[in-house]
Amino acid sequence: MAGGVESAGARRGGQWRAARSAVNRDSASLASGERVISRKSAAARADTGATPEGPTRGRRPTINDIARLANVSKKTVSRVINDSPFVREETREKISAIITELGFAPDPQARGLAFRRSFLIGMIYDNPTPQYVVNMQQGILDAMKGTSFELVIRPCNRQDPNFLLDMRAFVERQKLFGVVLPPSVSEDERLIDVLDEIGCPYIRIASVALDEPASMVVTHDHIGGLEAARHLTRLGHSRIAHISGPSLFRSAHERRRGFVAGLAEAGLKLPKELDREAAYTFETGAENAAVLLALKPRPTAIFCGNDEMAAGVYKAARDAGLSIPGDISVIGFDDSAMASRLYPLLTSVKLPIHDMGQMAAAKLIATTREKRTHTNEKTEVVPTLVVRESTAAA
Amino acid sequence: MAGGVESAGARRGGQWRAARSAVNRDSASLASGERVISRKSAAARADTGATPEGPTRGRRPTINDIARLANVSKKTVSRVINDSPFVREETREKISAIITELGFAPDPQARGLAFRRSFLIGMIYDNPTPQYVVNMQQGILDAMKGTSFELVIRPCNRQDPNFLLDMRAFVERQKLFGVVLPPSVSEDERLIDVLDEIGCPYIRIASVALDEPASMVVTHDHIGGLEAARHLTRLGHSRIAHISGPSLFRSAHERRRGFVAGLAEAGLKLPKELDREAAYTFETGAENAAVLLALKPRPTAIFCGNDEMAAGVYKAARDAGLSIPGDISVIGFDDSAMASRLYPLLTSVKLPIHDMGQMAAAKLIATTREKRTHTNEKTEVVPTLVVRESTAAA
DNA sequence: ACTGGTAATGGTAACGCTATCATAGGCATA
DNA sequence: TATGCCTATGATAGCGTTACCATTACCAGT
Repeated sequence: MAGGVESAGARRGGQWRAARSAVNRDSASLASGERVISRKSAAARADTGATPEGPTRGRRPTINDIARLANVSKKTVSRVINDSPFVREETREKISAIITELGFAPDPQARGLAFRRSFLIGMIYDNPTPQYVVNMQQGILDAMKGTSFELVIRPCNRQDPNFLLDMRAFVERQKLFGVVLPPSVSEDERLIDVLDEIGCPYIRIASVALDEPASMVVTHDHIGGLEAARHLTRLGHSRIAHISGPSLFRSAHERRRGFVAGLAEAGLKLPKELDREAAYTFETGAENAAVLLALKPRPTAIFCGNDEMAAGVYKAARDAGLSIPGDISVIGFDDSAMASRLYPLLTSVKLPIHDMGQMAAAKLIATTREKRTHTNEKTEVVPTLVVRESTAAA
Repeated sequence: MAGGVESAGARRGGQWRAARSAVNRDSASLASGERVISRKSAAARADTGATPEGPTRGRRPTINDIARLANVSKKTVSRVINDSPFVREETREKISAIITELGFAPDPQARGLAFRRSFLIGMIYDNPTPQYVVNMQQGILDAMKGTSFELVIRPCNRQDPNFLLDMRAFVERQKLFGVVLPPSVSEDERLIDVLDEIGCPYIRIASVALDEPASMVVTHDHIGGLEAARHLTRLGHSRIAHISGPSLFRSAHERRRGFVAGLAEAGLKLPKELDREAAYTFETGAENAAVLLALKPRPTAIFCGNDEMAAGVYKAARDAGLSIPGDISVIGFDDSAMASRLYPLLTSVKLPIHDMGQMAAAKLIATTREKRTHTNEKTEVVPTLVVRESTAAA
């Protein structure tokens, strides 16, 4: 099974203040009590046990200590901790003061056990872009700041035959408070079914409203496509190509849809030979760009479904001896770090990834915490075009 | 305080199988029992309560169920879960079979509560490079695969006045099983002191052995610098510059040290005017490169402490009308994604970030799980040079 | 004053696991 | 046979919190 803990717990002497010095008979009698990982264990141990009866001696204070000092039952302390409205203001203040004084914080595990639900928020994702992932993690963490939640991450592979089983085990065992689902896991209805079945709350981040507003952060990728098209048509381009991501990604579809709409505003169409589907990768971007650049007449601009593919276009352009933006304008999507490291700097569509993560986590938390739940409000986000050097007049 | 939970728990009807249908009098009588986040709540609730006495009906099985079915005490089941050697093989197999059959998995919170330690491994980091962070997260997660541990992440800012307090609260409250510390938090002795004081195990990932082998993964960055120097001197360069990271980063110091040693092998020195300290950023890389490229005689090669600064060199070279590698060879460090997107492709020193994370987590877990603790063995890793297009003969 | 309702609080039993200590059996030694 | 020691197992008491169901205090309405 999972374990290996029983034998270990006893082996190391002074780990985690409450640890016993006793020798667990069950433990494998291996290397004796020496401290393996960190130094100064002796010192750490020193202020630990010794006076097991003294109420507030060494150990972290518990709800019982607070209750005793405040002359109330621990249930009342619990009420204060959990913001129950049924506590007299005076009582609440007295208890709060003691909590602050002792630096008490409830044990998340005991709380979770009694609450039948942990204080862990999961982020399940299969997005391969490090910057995207890190930004969103940071957003989620920012929303959790000051709360007692923690973030547990779970990259995954939707192709894996065990995907659903793994996710179910993860969410169910940890009794996750909720999960944040960025694209493209957010689009996986099988996963949603699993989460619904076990009753775990979730927020889906996606480019279209796949669910009720309460559980969505909608990113309106199509507006990014629209803006890209407008920018290019305003620059006088009329023969404009698109390299999209895989069509089974909603984002790819939405970006393309907005782009087509933007062209239509200028009376333009996206002819078949200028409309190519790739895989959101550098290599496929380069390959498809090579084809486009060999066309006669050549397109004068290319809008790419992401920056990776735009970098591929740069390569193809170099290989074809074409200059950006002189011969060909390029727009990416994501505004990744790369966009401002490539030469020339890449014009790109930017999504506020950090904020998306923050909003998602905030919704998850708000569902439960706020007096007046804002939860049914729509949460939407709009991409913006960041113009740099890779686009110029036709 | 932290909370806001008491009022919420009762509000949503069928969340998390075990949830009661009762109305908690303490709960704020807000929006009644409607399901806010996920759909199908009614269905989920259906198979929940109903038969509260039936032993294995709807609820997840507990250790008691296993014990009853196996006709042993729950302590013995616990022994099996935790790989205690003091269980007869026959008994173990009987219990394991039932565990497998029922798909039982121990509740991490209950386990943690009793064990006085959670099954969460923390990663505390202040590394700003998304790719680094994500790779290391993945490595840690890979090491945890198949265990019952989960990863909790914690980006931080060492300049923040609350840094140490926050970290202490985090580690102490969550009773973390252990933490992984990549550079540069791994170099922070104040943090180490805090961790030692509360007795939380840790693994430090750093370019030099800052601690006993048991708690280190050493990356030997200096060898990367050495290889870079050798590569350039072999190509016939003799006027070679270095742009290093901030000297208070051990990595920056080590990379430079190895580089100097490599030059020395060829009888070369790093003269003061070719030895520049920057901040690991694109901008400072560009600025310092501009200065170097204006020198007469100009250096014919530049080794940068990371890829970001190398990208800055690219910019400076373009601005100065110099070609890479024709006029100037460039080497980076990190082998980031950017290295193979820049033009020309950047020669760079690569560290196996993923493996470093994996090794660190494995050490943390092994300390406790393995029969024979490998923990005192040194864990070391060596960077390799990835030669691409940005370096050529002098 | 009596009733009834709501606000505020408390007692006790969970929650699901491990620690601790006790005990039963087996086997070698005296 | 008695003794001791080791192996395998169990009984019970926590771990620190919240759920559940009282119970008390208070106040308005009759």
